[in-house]
Amino acid sequence: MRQVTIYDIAKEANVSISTVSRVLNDTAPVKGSTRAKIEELIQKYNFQPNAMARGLLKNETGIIGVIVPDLTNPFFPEVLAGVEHEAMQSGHTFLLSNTIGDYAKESEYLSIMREKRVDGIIFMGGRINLKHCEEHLAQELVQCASVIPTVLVNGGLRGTDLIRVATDESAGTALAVQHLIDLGHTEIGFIGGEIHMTTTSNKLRVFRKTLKDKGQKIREEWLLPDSFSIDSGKNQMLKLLAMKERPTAVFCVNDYTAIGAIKAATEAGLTIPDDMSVVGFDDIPLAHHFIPELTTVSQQAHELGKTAVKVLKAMMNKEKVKKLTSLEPQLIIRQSSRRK
Amino acid sequence: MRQVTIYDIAKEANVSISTVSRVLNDTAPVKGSTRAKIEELIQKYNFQPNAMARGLLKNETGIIGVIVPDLTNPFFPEVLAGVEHEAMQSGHTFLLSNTIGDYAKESEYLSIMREKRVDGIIFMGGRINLKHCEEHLAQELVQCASVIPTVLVNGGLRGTDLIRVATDESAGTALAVQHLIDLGHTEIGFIGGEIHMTTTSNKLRVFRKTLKDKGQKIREEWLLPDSFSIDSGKNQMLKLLAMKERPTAVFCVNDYTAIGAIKAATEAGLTIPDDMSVVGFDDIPLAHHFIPELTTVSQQAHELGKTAVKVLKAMMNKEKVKKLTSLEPQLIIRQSSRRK
DNA sequence: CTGAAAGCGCTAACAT
DNA sequence: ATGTTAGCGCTTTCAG
Repeated sequence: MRQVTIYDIAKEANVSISTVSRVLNDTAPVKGSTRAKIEELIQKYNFQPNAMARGLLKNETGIIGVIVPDLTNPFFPEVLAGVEHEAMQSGHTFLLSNTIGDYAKESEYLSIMREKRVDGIIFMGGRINLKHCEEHLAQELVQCASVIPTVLVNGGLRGTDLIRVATDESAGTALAVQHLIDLGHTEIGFIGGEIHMTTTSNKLRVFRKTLKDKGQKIREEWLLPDSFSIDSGKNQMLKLLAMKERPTAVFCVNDYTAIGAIKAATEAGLTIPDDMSVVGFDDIPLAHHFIPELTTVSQQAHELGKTAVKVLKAMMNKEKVKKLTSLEPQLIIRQSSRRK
Repeated sequence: MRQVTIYDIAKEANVSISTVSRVLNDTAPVKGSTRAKIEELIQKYNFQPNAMARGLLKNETGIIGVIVPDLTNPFFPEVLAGVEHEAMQSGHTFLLSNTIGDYAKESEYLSIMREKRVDGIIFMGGRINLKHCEEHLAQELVQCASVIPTVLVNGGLRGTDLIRVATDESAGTALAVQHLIDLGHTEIGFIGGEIHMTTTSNKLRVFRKTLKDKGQKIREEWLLPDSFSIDSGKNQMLKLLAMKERPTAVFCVNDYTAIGAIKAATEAGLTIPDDMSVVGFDDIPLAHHFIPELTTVSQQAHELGKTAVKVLKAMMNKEKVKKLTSLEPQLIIRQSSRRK
C-alpha cells in the first residue's frame, strides 16, 4: 500500500533520483533512452510525485483556502464554481470550509489553513460582514493576511487595508429601488437582513436615500430587517400583511427572503405581482425558475468568484493590486414586479 | 514574510527543536518553565507548524478529497455540508473538485488528489453513474482506490468491489410511485434523467415494475427521460401537454425536473396539483419552499455525506467495512400531489 | 547529460 | 527532562 517514490523509480531505472526528477519536471535535458525508460516506469507504477515533499521544498501547495458561511445558500456554490473555474486554470485546487457564521469555526479554519500553508485565502461571510467586528477577530485576520495572500469577498474590515473584491451593493440597491419607483410605486417596504451587518445597513441606507431623493416619505413600520432565510422573508411579509396599511411593493435583501415573502403573500391569497411587487437580490439560479420568476439584482456570483481568484493570484505573484475591486450589479427584470 | 519555524522558536528559547516539538504535540513531559517560555514564543510569533513537513513524516494530510459533479445543484452542497460536519469531528478538511460531468476533469482531479496524498476520497457523479463505464475510466478509479481509501456515493462500478454508500433509489422510486397509485392515479408519466445512467434506468425499471405489479399498463409515450435540469423538466412536460391524452400524474427523477415540469404546466394554465400531480426526488431545500410545495423523496443528503465520511474513516483505520452502506429514503408528502 | 549532497520543517527513536 | 540524529520524498545547486 506504500506509494512508489522517486527512489523506487530511480533504482529500477539504474539512474539517480536527480535524473528522475529531471524528467518529472522537464527541468534539464535527459538522454532520450533514459528518459524513455523512466517514463515507462512512471507509467508502470503509476507514480505520482508526493506534493508534500515538493511543497515543502518550494514552499507552495497549489491550494487555495476558501471560507464560506453557508454552502446551502445557492449564492455561494455559484461563487465557488467561479473560483474553481479560475483556480483550475493555474492548477490550483481548493480547500473548502463552511463556517455557518460561527466565528470560532472561522478561527479554527484560518488556523488550519495556515498550518497547511495554503497559497492564498478567500474569505467570505462571518466577521467581515459585521458592522462592528471584535478587535481580536479582526486582528486574527489581519495577522493571517500578513503572511498569506488573502482576499475578502463581499465584505471588509474597517480600519484595515485588506484586499477586497465586492459587488457594489449600494448601486444594486439603488437600481432595484429605482426600478420600483419607475413602476409607479410610492409605498415600498424593506424586508430581511440583519441590521448589525454591513450588507444590510448599506442596503437600508441606500433604500432610504433613494426614496428620499425622489421625495417619497419613509414608513418606518415597513422596514423589516430580520435575517436572510426564506422563513424570515415569510415572517416579515406576514407582519406586513397584518398591518392595515400595506406597501404596494417590497425590496428584499436577497432572493431567499424574496421567495419567502412571495410565498407568504401567495398563501395569504395575494397574487404577485398583481397585488404587490417584490424584488430580490443575488439572482440565484432559482430566481428565474420560481413562480413567478423573480425580479432581482444580479451579483454575478460566478464572476465574483473568478475575480477573487484573479486578484488572489496577482497577490501571490507579488503584483500590486487595488484595495477594492468592484463588480457592477445588474438589474434583472422578470415577473415579480410590475407597474402599480 | 517567511514563516516562523520550529528552529526559530527553539533558538530563541534556548532549547532544541525536539523540545519545541514536544510541547507542540504534548508527546513527552517538558519542564514547566521551559514549556511556558516556548508557549509564549509560539504565541508571540503566532507560530503554526508546517503541515507539509509533518505530513511528509507521518504520511497523512488530514485532507479528504471530494469529487462532485455539479456544485450548483443544491443536492450536492447539502451532501457536502454533511461531509464537512463529520470530517470536522476528526479534524479533517476537504479538497473540493467540481467536475461538471467531465471525465477528463475527474481524471485530472483524481491525479491531483493522489499527488497531494489526501487521506481518502469521496467520489460522486460522473463515471460511477454510467451504465457502461469505459474500461480505462473504471480501471483508473480502481487503481486509485487501491492506494487511497475511496468511497463511491450514490453510484458504483460494475465488476469492481469498490466501497459504496448510497440511498436506496429503487425503494425511493417505489415509494413515490406507490404514493401516486394510492392517490388513485392510473395514468402516470415519467420525466427526466439520462437513460444511459444507472440512476435513471433503475428508477425507470422500478417505475415500470411498480405499475405492472398493480396491474396498470405502461404508456411508453409518457416515459420521457432527457436530462436532470429544470429546463429539461419543462421541455418534457411541454411534450406531455401537447399530447391528446395526458397522464394525471408524473414522477420526476429529481426535484429540478419536477420544478421545471410544474413550471411548464402552470404557465400552460394548469393548476398543480388540481390538474396534475407531480412528485420529485431528492428533497432539496427548495422543495418545501416552492409553490406549490413539492411532494418528493428525501435522499437525506446531509446524512449521506456524514455516512460517507464515517465509512471512509473506518477504511482509513483499516477497519472492515461493508461493500454497500445503504440509506433508506423517505417519502415527503407536500402539496404537489393529491387524490385524483 | 548525470550523480552526489544539501536541505525544506518536522517527528521519533535513541542517547544522555 | 532534554538534546542529537536520522529520515519523510522531493528539488536544486554543484561537480563532474
